[in-house]
Amino acid sequence: MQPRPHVTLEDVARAADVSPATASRALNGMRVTPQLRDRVLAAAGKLAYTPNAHARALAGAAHRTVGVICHDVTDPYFSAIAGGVMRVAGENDLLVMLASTFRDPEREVAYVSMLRAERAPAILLTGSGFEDPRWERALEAELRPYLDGGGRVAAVSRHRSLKVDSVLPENRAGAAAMARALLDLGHRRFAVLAGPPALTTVTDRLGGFRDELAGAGVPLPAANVVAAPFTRDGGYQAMTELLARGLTATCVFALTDVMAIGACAALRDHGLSVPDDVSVAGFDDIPIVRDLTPPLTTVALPLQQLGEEAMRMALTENTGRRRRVVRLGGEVVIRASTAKLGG
Amino acid sequence: MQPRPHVTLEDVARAADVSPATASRALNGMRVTPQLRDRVLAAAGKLAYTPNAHARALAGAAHRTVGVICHDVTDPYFSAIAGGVMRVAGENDLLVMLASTFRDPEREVAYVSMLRAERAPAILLTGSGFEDPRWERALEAELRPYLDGGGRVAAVSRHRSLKVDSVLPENRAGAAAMARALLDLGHRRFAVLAGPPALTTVTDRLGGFRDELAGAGVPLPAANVVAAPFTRDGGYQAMTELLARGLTATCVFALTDVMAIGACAALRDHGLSVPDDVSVAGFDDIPIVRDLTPPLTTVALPLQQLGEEAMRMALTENTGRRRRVVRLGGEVVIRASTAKLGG
DNA sequence: GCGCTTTCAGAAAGCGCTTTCAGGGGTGCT
DNA sequence: AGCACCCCTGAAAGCGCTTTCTGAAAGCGC
Repeated sequence: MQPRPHVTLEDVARAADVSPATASRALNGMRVTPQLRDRVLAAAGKLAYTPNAHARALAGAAHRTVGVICHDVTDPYFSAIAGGVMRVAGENDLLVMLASTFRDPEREVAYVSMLRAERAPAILLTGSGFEDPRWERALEAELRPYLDGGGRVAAVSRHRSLKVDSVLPENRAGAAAMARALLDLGHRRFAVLAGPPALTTVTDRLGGFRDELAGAGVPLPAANVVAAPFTRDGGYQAMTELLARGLTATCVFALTDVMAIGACAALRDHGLSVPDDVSVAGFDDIPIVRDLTPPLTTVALPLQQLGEEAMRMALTENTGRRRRVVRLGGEVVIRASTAKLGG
Repeated sequence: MQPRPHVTLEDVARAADVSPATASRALNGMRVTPQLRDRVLAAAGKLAYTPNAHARALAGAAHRTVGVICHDVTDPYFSAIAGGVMRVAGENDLLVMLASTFRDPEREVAYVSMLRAERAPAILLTGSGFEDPRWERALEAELRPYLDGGGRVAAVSRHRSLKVDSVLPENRAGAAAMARALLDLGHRRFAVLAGPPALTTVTDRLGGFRDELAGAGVPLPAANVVAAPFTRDGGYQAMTELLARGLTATCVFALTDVMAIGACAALRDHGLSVPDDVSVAGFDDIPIVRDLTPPLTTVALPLQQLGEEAMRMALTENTGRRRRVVRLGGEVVIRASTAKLGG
């Protein structure tokens, strides 16, 4: 891409009648006679010079752009986390580039590889890993040398199999707490809108919910658990399927808020009222759910904080021999989408 | 960042007992004796070699990562557009990195500068420009040499002052159409939740709305137009302010859906019903508004398509002498947040 | 079998920058 | 005035890769 050749440091140096070394020093704020510095700066300005980041990086200068990889920028869950990352990155004078894999593991590896190739100072992985262990291994293979090379990696809510510093939402405890809260409201017949199987996010949340129910002697029939993608439409479909089977539950627990939104839409389309006919609860507490009608009962995760912590982790060196893990969130927030039963 | 030195092409070459040139060719799929190629590939695999992207770029290889810059990844408006960009980028085997300026013009320039420094093949700018012409000029100064160097730039819904290929939403026409639709519903007393003044998005939408009203002989008192940030909380505040002044309007037009969501929340918090007490309309048709209760009346923009078109533009060379402009969207979608008046 | 073209590996020249290393000219001291 | 020292500039090396260019070996026709 150089139809017109790029302006180089040498051009600037020549224009300012100094050596490239001096030009470099002037541009980088090192000690240089003010007069020369001014000449260099003026020349650089006039020529609209931008240093070639590649040359600079190759010559050993540090990069100040960290990469964040998520599954779907379009999902408020991820964008909220990304927002947190960017906040603390900004405080530390770092730029952030966000990549979205759209749940394509190949693309995820490609992004990590790219970030690694660019010697980004840090890579943040958000969202659960992929089912196929092959990909997790490919990722691991890409990450390992990156870490060895001094790269920083932190994960948010990522499959445990990845042995990196992580900030993990309290999935299991949160789901258990939700089960308890729902039980307290008087519900006894539940359905669950689950996500792709084999994601730890799913197994943890579902497991926590089911175990707590079991502890209270309340069964969760397999027929009442339906899997679907972690999207609004996934929730809609799953709910529709449940409805088609003849819904027996009084309360539906969606493993993510986004799915819960889809579920509410499906319920509405079937002429059912939330929470009068069916109670709906979600998980994540993405910002929008407060503004729904009815506002959604959910397990709150401090999403922005998740991102902030991850960025902070990546910023501070892990001096210990073990990976660091921070656990956050998990409080149940009862809103109007869940009704008291048999009150 | 190289505590342990990186594996270089030379290491691979040595391990495979060939010259670096041959190793490079083998890795890049050029004609090499199969036997040698296998040896190189094996060595590269064993050493977990990743080519240094900087060295590669410096040596002339093309980059395959385009950058898109938006104001706020957290805003569904932008993430939907970004989604579209990524879709067509993916089809063309490009990776995309998304940057969020959080409406800080300095950061925007920094990102452009970075992308330019990295010789990204394309830069996409989304969202209106900044009020201060100083920044627009700084941006222009950064963009000009980038374009001269063969870089591709396309903008989405960007301030016209930037002379680059653009895809523009039909802001004025859409707002006018909305005015007509609202008039048709019988409303005569309006309030507008506007955004930061001097954004063309604001002047166009507000202008289109006001002009259409004026054409019908309906006034829009200055007191009924309140400016606030283009955010949910901005909408909430603006609506609250309107309420505090004693709302006389029967219909509130928010210049973006996100603001409309905030406005609905404020109305609800004040014990008012949408649309029974006040009708609310938005602009953009972000995906979530369909799932609100009531679903929001709005001016539909094919957000994803905006991103797709922009990416396509950036991908095809502009052979003409003038910048290309594509205009999209602007259809009014009446949903349940607006009521018929005096029916 | 000789001289021709063709194929493919290796040597080497950069890409644009940072950074050591030397050297030159002041300055302050004796 | 002479010496030591410091500061600043320029020359040059080199970051890791791609890509000519060169040369050797192999394949072909006569």
